[in-house]
Amino acid sequence: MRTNSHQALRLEFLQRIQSGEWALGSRIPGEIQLAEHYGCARATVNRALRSLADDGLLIRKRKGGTHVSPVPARRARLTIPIVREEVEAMGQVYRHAVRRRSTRVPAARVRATLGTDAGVVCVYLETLHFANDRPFAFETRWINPIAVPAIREERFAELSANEWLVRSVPFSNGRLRLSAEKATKTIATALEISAGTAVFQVDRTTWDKDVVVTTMQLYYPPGYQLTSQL
Amino acid sequence: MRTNSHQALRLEFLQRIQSGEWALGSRIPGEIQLAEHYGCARATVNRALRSLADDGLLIRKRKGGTHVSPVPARRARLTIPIVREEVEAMGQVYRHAVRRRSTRVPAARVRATLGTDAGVVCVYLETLHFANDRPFAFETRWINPIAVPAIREERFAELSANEWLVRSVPFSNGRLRLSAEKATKTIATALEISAGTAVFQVDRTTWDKDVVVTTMQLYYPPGYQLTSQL
DNA sequence: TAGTGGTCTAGACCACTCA
DNA sequence: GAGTGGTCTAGACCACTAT
Repeated sequence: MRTNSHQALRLEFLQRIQSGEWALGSRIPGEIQLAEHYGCARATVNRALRSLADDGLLIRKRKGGTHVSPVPARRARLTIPIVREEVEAMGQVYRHAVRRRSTRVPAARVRATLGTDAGVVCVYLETLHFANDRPFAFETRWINPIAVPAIREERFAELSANEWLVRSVPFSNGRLRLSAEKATKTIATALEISAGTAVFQVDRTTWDKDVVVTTMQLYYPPGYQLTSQL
Repeated sequence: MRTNSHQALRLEFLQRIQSGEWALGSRIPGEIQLAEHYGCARATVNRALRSLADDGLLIRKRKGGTHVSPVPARRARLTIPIVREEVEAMGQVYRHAVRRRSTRVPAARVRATLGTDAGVVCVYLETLHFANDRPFAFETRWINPIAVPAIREERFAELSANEWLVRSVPFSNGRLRLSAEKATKTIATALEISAGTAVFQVDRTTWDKDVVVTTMQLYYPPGYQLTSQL
C-alpha cells in the first residue's frame, strides 16, 4: 500500500481506531514501522499521528510509544463568537447600541477579577447587540484603565466595545467560561424576556501579561446554542 | 538573531502580533525571508506560522502571502467533559445510577434526530451522576438499535452509558451543542433543584457514517461552568 | 541504557491564486 | 505567468522515559 499525504494517513489511522482494529488503549506500531509500511517518510507519519494526538485520540510518549487513548476525550474546536459575525452569518442585519457607560469603582467581586484596588475608577459598559433590530445578545464589560489608558477617550460609536478592544489592545492570554444563568432584571429588560429566564452566558477575561485588561459577559436569550463539530 | 525552534518562533511571531509590530490585517514577510532572518529552515518557520494560523491569528494564502487576522477570531480548544473525570478531577467520589431504562418508540422530535421510523423501538436511558453522593449532572440518552445491536443486552451496571458507548461503539463524527435551558420537572427532580431553574445543557449527537448512533443530553445545575484557555 | 517520539535541515516539487 | 504557501523526503541529532 502506498499513501503518502499526511491527510490520507490521518484518515487511514482514524479509520483503524474507529473500526476497532487499533483497540482503545492499545499500543500502535512505531513511526518507523508505519513509514516503511506505507512507503513514505517518517516525518509524514509523524505529522499524521501528531494531528490525531492533538485531537485527543492518541497519546504519545517518547520511548513509551503511541497508544490509542483509552477514553477518547476528544477535543473540540470552538470558534469564539464575535457577535457581529454571528449575526451577519445568519444573513441578518447587525446593529448595536451602548445602553450605559459609566466610570466608577467596581464592586469587590469585580475588583477581584480585574485585580484593581478599591480606589481605582474603571470603565463600565452595557451594550445591546441586535439582529434585524431584535435583541440578540446583551454585553456587560469592565475595562481596566491601568491596562488601557486610551479608554478614556473612546466613545464606541462605530465599533462595539468588543471589537474595539480586540482590535486595539494587545493581550497575551484569556479565559473563556460558559454557563447557564438566570436573567437578572437588567439582562431581562435588555433582551426583552422575563427575569429569571435561563440565559446562556459567555464570560471572557483577558490579560496582558499579568494585568487584566477587561472582563466581559455576553448573555444570549433562550434558543441560542453554541455548536461544534467533533 | 538565531531562533531555531518552532515554539520559540511561534512565541516570537505572537509577540510581534500582540505588540502591534505586525498590525492587524497587515501582510507579514514570506517564509523564505523569515527563515533567512532567523537563520533556520523554511520548514521550521512554516510550522510556527501554521500553528498560529490554526489558532485563527494568521490567515495564509498561496501567492497572497500571510496576513495577520484583521479580527482575531481566536479558536479555543474545548475538552469535552467526561463526567466521571470531571468529578474525580475535583477530588470527589464518582458514582452514577440509572434511574430509568425503557425501550419504546421515541417522540417525533427525537425520531427526527435519530433518523428512525415511527415503528422502530429505541432504547432510552436516564442516568444521574453523583459527586460525593450529591447530584452532579443528569443525563438523558436515546440509542439507535439499528446502529448498536448489542445495546439490548447491556445493563450499564459498571460503566455509565456514556462511557460504555464511547468505549464500544465506533463513530465517525459528532456534533456538540451547548445551551442554557429551563429545567423540566424530570431534570429538576433528579438534580434536586426547582423546576424552571437555569441548567447548562450539553447536547451531543454522534454518527457512524450516516447513521445516528446516539443522542445524549447532559444537564448541569446552576454554578457549573465550562472553562477554556485562549 | 536503549528505544521512541520530537524536531530541525536542505532541497525539491506542487497547487493555488493574484496580477 | 510568477510568487507564495503546502507538502514530502531523507537524514540527522536530541530528549525523554520505560525497562
